[in-house]
Amino acid sequence: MQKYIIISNDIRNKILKGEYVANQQMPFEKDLCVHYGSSKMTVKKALDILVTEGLIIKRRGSGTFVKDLNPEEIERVAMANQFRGTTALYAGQKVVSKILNFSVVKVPEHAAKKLNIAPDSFVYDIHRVRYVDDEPFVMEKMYMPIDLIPNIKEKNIKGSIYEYIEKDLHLNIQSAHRTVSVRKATDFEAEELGLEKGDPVAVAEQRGYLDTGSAFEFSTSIHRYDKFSVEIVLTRN
Amino acid sequence: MQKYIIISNDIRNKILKGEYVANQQMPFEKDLCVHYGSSKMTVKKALDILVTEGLIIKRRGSGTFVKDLNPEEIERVAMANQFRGTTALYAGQKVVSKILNFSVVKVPEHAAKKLNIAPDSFVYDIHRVRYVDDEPFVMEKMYMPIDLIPNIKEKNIKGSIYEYIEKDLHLNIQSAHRTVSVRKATDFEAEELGLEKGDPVAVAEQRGYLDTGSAFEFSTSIHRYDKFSVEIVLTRN
DNA sequence: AAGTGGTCTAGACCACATT
DNA sequence: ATGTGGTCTAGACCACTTC
Repeated sequence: MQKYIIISNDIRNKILKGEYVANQQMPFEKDLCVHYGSSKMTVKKALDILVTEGLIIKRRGSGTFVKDLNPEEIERVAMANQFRGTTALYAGQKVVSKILNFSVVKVPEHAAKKLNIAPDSFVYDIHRVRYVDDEPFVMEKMYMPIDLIPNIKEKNIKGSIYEYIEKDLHLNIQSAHRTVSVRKATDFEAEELGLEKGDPVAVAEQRGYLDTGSAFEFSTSIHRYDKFSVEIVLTRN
Repeated sequence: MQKYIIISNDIRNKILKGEYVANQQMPFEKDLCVHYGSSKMTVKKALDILVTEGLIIKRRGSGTFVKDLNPEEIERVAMANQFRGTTALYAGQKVVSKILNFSVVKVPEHAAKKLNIAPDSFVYDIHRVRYVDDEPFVMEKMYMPIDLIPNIKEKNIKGSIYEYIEKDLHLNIQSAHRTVSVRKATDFEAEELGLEKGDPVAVAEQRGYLDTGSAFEFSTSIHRYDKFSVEIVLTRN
């Protein structure tokens, strides 16, 4: 494990445990260098991670301070920065899927563009409704190139596809680009998600990338409006 | 201007201009060091900015590659990483505000918590509907501590408050935490935004922070569902 | 074996805030 | 004037990929 990860984890824990509290001034970088036995650049890198996460603030000439957040917000922010699949997000709760379709098809034109693959490629076409603790939660329509993610079985899509990709195929998921918008549910969506006709839904269109740079997933998720929210930290520079 | 900013801007431009295209391998860090006359750490920092923005991918042992995005997506991603107010976002279009309320009040309890100020503090209470090119777009309810952001005049809230804070007060906006959720419009919201009763709206709850670490803004924005989307780049590590 | 990006250091100098 | 964090360097060593 890298030193800067160890340091930033350690400091994040101290904030989460309340050892450093909101608005409190933290030790100077110089002192942290001594304490962790590392150079200035390494400590700086560790602290910058926490700045990006939105937990602390640095002021040149003055020092470093815990951000003005209450304990609850601190916890949420610390969570929001991790990128996980739905199954991991609702760890501890029962996540099951109802499969509406699972087949291999020639890639639809719009998906070929998003996945940047040849128009005569084949992809898995996965359509499922996911339930958390027996409540319908989200309807997912997902395309994955069969060349990149081979051998998907029904049992994988009943559970976590991300887990299959990482644990079984030993591929590394690197990042995702997601666009969230809002519209009215279609009648079919309303029925599957237990909503009234015309109720709001949140639509998340997502492309997932492996660490090889290839797009491995293009998906559109329709979320129940009452069970959806995203947390975003915006930073200047 | 710092060297790593210059370098990352230069490379971003080359990607935007199509000088480096999707999936193309970029020059090695070693060569970029020579080209820009800088050290490895500096070039790495410049490239890491583009990684966070979602434009490029690095693979240890192999090299650095432009991400698998079409030109349109590249442009959107490059834009999405900047944090601006509404007025700046719709630069070039006519942005005006209809003021529903503009007063100074004792801070409501829930806002005092979010802003982390004393419960007997006073805040500006700003309620306005913003129009882009004469179409209603978003309804904003905003609280700002009068001690932090003094002297707001009606002409400021008709235009851009962010601009007033930065240009006139010479304060630095550092970051914002935003939570986006979805619900049905109230009758009043529907009327003001030109929607039907019960139509979907996107609700963005936002806290803005100055570089001093103080929260200067707590706001709730109600967006028309057909004119709202957010772009998010998620990264592992 | 050679070459890539990743981490880390020790020290220099700079920009900024406080005293 | 002092001390903070910010940038930058030159060079070392490591982890990984490719040949």
